[in-house]
Amino acid sequence: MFGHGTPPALHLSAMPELPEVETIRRALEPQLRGEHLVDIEVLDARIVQGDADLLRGEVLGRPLVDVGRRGKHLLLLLTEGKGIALHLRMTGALLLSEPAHSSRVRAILRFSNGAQVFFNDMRRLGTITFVEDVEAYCRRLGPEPLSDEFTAESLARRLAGRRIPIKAALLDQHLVAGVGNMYADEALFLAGIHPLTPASSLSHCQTVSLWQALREVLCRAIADQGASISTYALPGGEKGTAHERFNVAHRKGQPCPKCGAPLQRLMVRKRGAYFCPACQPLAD
DNA sequence: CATTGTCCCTGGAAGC
DNA sequence: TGCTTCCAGGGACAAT
Repeated sequence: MFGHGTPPALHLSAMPELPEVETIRRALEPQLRGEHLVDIEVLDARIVQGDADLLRGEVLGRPLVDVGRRGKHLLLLLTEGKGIALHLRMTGALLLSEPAHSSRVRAILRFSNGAQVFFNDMRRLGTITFVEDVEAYCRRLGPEPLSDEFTAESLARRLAGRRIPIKAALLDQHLVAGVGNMYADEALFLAGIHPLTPASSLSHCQTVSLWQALREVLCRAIADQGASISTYALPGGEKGTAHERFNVAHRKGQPCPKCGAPLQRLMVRKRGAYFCPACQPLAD
C-alpha cells in the first residue's frame, strides 16, 4: 500500500529498530545456537557496560541456549537465565565476517564452532551488557508490539493520562518496545494521526488504527529485512529494503503517496518527525 | 509519577 | 578551497 518504490533521498542516520534487530536475530540464530563463547575480544572498552573481564568471566564457556530479541535489544541467552544484551543504538552492526572499516570494530565475539561476530559501530554508542537475570532486565520494557499481549486496549491504557505528543510516546520504550523514529512516523502516517497529537487525546478509533498500523509497519519491515537508510546491514553484509516502501520517513519535500501534498518535517522533542500535513491533520 | 534536559559519539552537510 | 559549526537520535541519568 502506497510507497514510492524508489530509493530515498538519503538523509543520514537511521537506527536499527525492532525489524532490523529481528532480522539480525534470525540470521545469527542458526549460526550460534547451541554453541558457546570461547572469547570476547574488546577493542574499545567503552562499548562494554561494566568491567570487560567480569563479562568474560561470566559468559565464556556457558552454553548459548538461544538468540533472542526484546524491543531493540538482541539477547544471547545463556543458561540459568543469564545472558548478554547487545544494543546497536544508532550505527551499530553485527557482522559474521570482518567489515571493510575494520577500525570501527569495537568487539569480536568468538564461538565454539569458529563463528565470529564483529560488533561494528562508527559512533560507539552501542553497548554490550552482561545480564544476570534476563527476565528482570526485560521487565522494564513495554510489551512486544507483535505479541498477543499488545492489544489496542493495552495501548489505550498506556496512552491514557499522558499529555506528551503521540510521536514522543511511541518512542518511549516503557510504552511499547522496539519502535524508533522511522517506524513511529510510518505508523502515524498510516493511521492518519498528526505527530503532535497529545497521546491521551486519541479517539478510540484512532488508537485502534494506530495499533493496527504499528503491527503492519513492523511486520512488513521484517519481511523486507529492515531498512538500510544508513549503516544498517544484515550479518552477511546485505542491505534491507524496507526503506523503499517508506511513505514519509526521510522524505521531506516529496509528494505524499496518498494525496500528493509535499511531506513536511518538524521537530518533536528534539527528534525529526516526517508527516503529511494534509493526511495527518492536527485537531484543535 | 510524568516530564524535560543533558550527555554521549562521528561524519556528512551547510555556512562563511 | 578549507575551516568551523551544526545536526542526526536511543537511552541512561539527573533535575524539576
